[in-house]
Amino acid sequence: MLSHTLIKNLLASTTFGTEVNARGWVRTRRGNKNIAFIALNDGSTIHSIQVVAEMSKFSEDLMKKITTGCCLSVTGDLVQSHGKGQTVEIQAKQVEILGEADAETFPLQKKEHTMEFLREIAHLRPRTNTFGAVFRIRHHLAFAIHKFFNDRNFYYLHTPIITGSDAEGAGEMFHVSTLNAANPPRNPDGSVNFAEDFFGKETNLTVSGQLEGELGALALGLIYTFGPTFRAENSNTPRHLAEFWMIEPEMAFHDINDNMDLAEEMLKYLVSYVLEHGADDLQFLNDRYDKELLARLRSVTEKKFARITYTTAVDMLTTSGKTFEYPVKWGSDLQKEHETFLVEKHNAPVIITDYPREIKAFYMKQNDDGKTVRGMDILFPWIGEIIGGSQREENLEKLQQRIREMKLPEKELWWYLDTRKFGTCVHSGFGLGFERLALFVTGMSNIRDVIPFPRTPKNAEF
RNA sequence: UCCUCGGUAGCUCAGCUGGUUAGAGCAUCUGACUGUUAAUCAGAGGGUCGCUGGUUCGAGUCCAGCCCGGGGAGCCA
Repeated sequence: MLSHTLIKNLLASTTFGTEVNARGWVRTRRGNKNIAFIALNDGSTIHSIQVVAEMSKFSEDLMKKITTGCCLSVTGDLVQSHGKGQTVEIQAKQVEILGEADAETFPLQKKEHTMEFLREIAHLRPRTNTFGAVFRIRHHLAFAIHKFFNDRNFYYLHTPIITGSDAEGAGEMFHVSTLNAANPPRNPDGSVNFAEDFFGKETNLTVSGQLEGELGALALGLIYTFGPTFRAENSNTPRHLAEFWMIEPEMAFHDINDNMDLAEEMLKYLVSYVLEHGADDLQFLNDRYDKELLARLRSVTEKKFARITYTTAVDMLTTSGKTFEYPVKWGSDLQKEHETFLVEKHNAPVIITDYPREIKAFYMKQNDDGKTVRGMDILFPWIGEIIGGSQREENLEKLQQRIREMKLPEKELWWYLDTRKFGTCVHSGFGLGFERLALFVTGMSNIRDVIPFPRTPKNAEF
């Protein structure tokens, strides 16, 4: 049992006249020499509770220390509010300052701050209404992901964070080593001798749990991963992080269509879940930052996602009459401006399938036309690619052929190829960028504002 | 990484074609006000103008390099 009551429960209570204890941080304080009004927030909800303190009941010294940011324990009677703006408040009988916050140096003020400034004080920004809302929503999303998969008989598989494989081909990797960087052991030819490193070989942080996820799916049937992912790309955009979280389901006996069905159902479920369980926080974000947010979220849960092939997409772009900065050509990857056009044209999320094999990863299932593979990308408004996935090539010879064509280290993938050698089957999966989803759901404009402590080029503070 | 915009008080910004002691709003502090809702009103304090170098009688202002941040692009989730 808690010794105090969460503010979200106090605000929902109607048992007036009872003595309660609340603990939290002071958001604002108003008043005069007779009475003080303190907005107290404990993070349990976006809403603060109003504490009313009559100055005569407390020492001058104590009241002086109640400033924005300080931490209080307040005991008093829960009463109906006399004032407008709130229905309940606490008539304080005892106030204890658990932690002072010097008003001259506490950086959060009772005014709006820019996101850029708050990023510089990421240790304190969770105490703002905005970041409180964002991080509560982030929690709801994470919980809903586990619930969605658990309810559908998926098993949560933990894939490694340190990987000895660099064959995933998803960008630059962070090296993991315990060697002395200033003076590493060397081979006769001058190269670093990783045989002397901690794992006896060169290792990196994972860029994807997919390959290991496939191993799980070909045993447990339905699995998903949900863990941190690392990309050492020098990406400086509002949509990229060096450390982010990714969800990667992998399903045996599922083809590309089953894959799309699951992805669409999942996205709609997750958005609906937050609409229901994060309603207060979403309302705040909607009112404060993005008046279209709630409407946009509801529309995603209702609209059927458009499904078109890459070839159709290229046709639509070339016959659109629009001139693009980057020319549209069958065989080239779609650019941001092309994706934006397709999403706006359909006025709904768009799933694009059957990409040219040359622009996609080695593990994607090859179509009979010899030109395309069964990959799928889901494009969302503004966010762009929120999901990337495919049916996997389950045929050993075709897979080996692609590995050789792309000059990948076949030997290092022996364990992956073994799944095609022993009891292979049709299977599919996709990767969902957790922060990209959080970006869409919260309506924030920069991905650094939907993760508590963002890691980006030149920034690993906190 | 490329393009572009920016860095002046705790925060958000103004500061003209270089020219005396660098301004405002909010915040903070002091005072006023018997219930406030971003409370209100009056007053006060607060600055190495991102860093380094250069041009000049004189640089917040012009030039170069660097650092950091925003937006756009690429890479991708």
